[in-house]
Amino acid sequence: MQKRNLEDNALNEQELKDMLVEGLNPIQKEAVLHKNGPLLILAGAGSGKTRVITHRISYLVKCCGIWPSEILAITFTNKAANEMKERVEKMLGFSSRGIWIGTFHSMMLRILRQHAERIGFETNFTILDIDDQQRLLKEILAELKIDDDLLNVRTVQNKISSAKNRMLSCEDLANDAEYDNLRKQVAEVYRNYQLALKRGNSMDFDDILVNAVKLLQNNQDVLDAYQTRFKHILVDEYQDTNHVQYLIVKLLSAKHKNICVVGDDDQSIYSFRGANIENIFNFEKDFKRSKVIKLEQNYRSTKTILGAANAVIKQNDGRTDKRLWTEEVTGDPISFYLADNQYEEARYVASEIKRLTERRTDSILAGDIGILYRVNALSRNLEFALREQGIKYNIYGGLRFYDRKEIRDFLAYMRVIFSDTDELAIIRIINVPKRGIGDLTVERLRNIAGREGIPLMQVLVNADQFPELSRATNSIREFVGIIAELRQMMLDNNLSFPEFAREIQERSGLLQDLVEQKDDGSEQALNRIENLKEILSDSIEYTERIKYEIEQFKLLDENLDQAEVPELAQDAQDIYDEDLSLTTLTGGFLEQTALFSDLDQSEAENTVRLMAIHSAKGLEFDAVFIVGMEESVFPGYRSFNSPHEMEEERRLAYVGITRAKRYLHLTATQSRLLYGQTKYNIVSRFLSEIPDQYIVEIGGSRHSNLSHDSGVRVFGGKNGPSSIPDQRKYSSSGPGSKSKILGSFGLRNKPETNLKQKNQLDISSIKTGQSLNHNKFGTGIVERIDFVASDAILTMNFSGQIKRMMASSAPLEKID
DNA sequence: GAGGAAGCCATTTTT
DNA sequence: TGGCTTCCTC
Repeated sequence: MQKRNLEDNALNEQELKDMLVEGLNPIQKEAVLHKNGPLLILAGAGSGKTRVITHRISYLVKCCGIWPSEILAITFTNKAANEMKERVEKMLGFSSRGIWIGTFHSMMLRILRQHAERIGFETNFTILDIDDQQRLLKEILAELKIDDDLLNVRTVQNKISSAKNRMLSCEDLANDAEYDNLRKQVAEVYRNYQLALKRGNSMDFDDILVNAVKLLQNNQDVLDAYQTRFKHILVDEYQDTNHVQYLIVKLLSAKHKNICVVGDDDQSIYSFRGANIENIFNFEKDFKRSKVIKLEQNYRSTKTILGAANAVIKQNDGRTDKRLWTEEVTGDPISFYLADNQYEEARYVASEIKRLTERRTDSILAGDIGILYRVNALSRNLEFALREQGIKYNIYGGLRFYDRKEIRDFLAYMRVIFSDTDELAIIRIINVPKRGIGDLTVERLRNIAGREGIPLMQVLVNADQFPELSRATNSIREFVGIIAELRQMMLDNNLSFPEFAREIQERSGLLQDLVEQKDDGSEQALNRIENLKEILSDSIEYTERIKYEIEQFKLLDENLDQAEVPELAQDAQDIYDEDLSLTTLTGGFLEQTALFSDLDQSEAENTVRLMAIHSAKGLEFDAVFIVGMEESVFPGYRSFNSPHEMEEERRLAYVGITRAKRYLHLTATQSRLLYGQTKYNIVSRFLSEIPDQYIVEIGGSRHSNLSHDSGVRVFGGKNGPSSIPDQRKYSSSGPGSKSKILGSFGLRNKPETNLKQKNQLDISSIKTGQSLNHNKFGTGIVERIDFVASDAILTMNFSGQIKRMMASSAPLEKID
């Protein structure tokens, strides 16, 4: 296959070229055909960037004499990587096999495995999942006797992660923290945490990148090899890369300087986890003699939707200069519905969906509809209403498959069987299902291991030698027996991998335990059993995929002149040589599940999709509903005191709006019950940023008492192709005009809307300098009051410790 | 060691 | 509100 491509190449380059850019606009073509040197593609929403990337890769291979193995393409998610792989494969056929397409993490992991010893790890180092990470941190916090109120697990975890994202070591943090006690403690935890990881020959997710940078920086020969190999590097979603990722790109591209990044600063929505929007702004400075191409034609949305999106994002400062436009029709106006409460909002959405999917002409498939929200907590009412209407839906986000307890437990068993030095996994499952090995015993086990300087498993195996374990020896023996038996099974290599997985579920007792719970009437248990079955099908899929890949490599290998492409041959060899034993498969599967946490669900089904706006990035829907368009929900209250965060919220709004192709529905409520409290928020500022011409309010006079009965007001129904009947035609002065509702809601932005709390803290009476009592932090002084929406953010000083809290919800009381 | 009651605290998420 | 942790009791 490789040879044939070369012949193609020689035969008719021009023809090939034409074929590769067919159907692309001139600017897209330019991006595809760019030859050498750094290239920044500023790709607006819906501008066809994925197409450009895949075509570009094909062009490099087919017309520029670049070997697939000389290309590194990095995407944001595994899903995106798979899609890209598929598309490139379609265009290139076999020859795409050698391309490195994947996320930063998977690509760097691949590199790290090859050279682990260079940075002091064994090749089979393990990767900690978030659970392990938290457990470990918790232990360390307890060991260091750090007060939980001062520094909780989540906070340190974030701080350590963000330090790693910026390539800061614990020493860096410590040096930085001379006068800051809290930071000193974080540095201390960080230090112990790294030591523990090292001891366990393991890394966390961030370490994969950090260690890759260290490897490349400190080993010239390794760096040389990869720099030479990767003649072209492409990075998608560049606006969401962090500093470490930037360093990786910088290092790897330094030799050939063929670095092509694609991104859109307006869609940068991950700064909360370290993404650095400056990376995209600085590209031209960072990569000398770079070329910038702007994809500004949008192929997705109507003029109306795009106009609204542009108007909203325009409110942000410091954007790269670009103007998204479209040749699409004007389309229907965006609708806005203000509901009384969240139930009514949900019912409105459900009935609108029914209408869209059931109308006689131009109906829309449920699968082409998305319901988006700022926070996952908003999905509950929607679910209820959809079920009520018999609309099929799928919820994305929230608890992911691989984060579920039963899946983690199962994988922990697998980990222990695979490597009995995986102590975190041992501790996770030693008493799951319950077999009488409680916290005290676990504590003793660890003490013994520490005292004797032997691995935990060793202690378990020799439990009867330690009198303090006597009460638990039988249970321990049982546990050790299960592991040993399964381990032997793996080494015997008589089962297929899925069969083996099944044995683990059964012999561990996990399945049995759940079956018993189910028999007691637990619905959750039933669900968990389903999930365990689901992971068995994953194991089948995994096995088949590996077999297929090996086939492919064999084929490729036969056609390959080793001297010509040594790296590709090496890749082929690596997999070719694998014995495909149960042990190998187990290791591979574990690695994949550690990294590929979203093997996405059945997407083919025709269902409405519900998700947080973050998860919708990269997707598109014919009709989009964005619910919860209220101040303090969206934008979230946390962004009120930070212009930066507010801009990110706005970008999020922009992402949400631009997901819609034809119909966009925005909804808000007058009163919302969220987190057990009813709030009266005003309508989101993002709504008022959309010019009147693009939007129309449904319902109109909201305040008549009659509006309680039906709840939902839907006009039109099935009589006509347009979803917007005449009554709703927008005019700036009509009863349903947006200026009216926004005006009337401006009035609501008054203290009267405050919901009084139990302790009757009257926001309007608080003054700076006043002392208030907090039920946790004690007496504090109000240093500052920032009024936001119908609430206020108080900056409180509790004897030197500064805290910010919402006046309405913080447990504060006046002092008499 | 296990199970129940009470208390606590709430973005966004991929790897 | 509700999911999760911690504390308390048997």
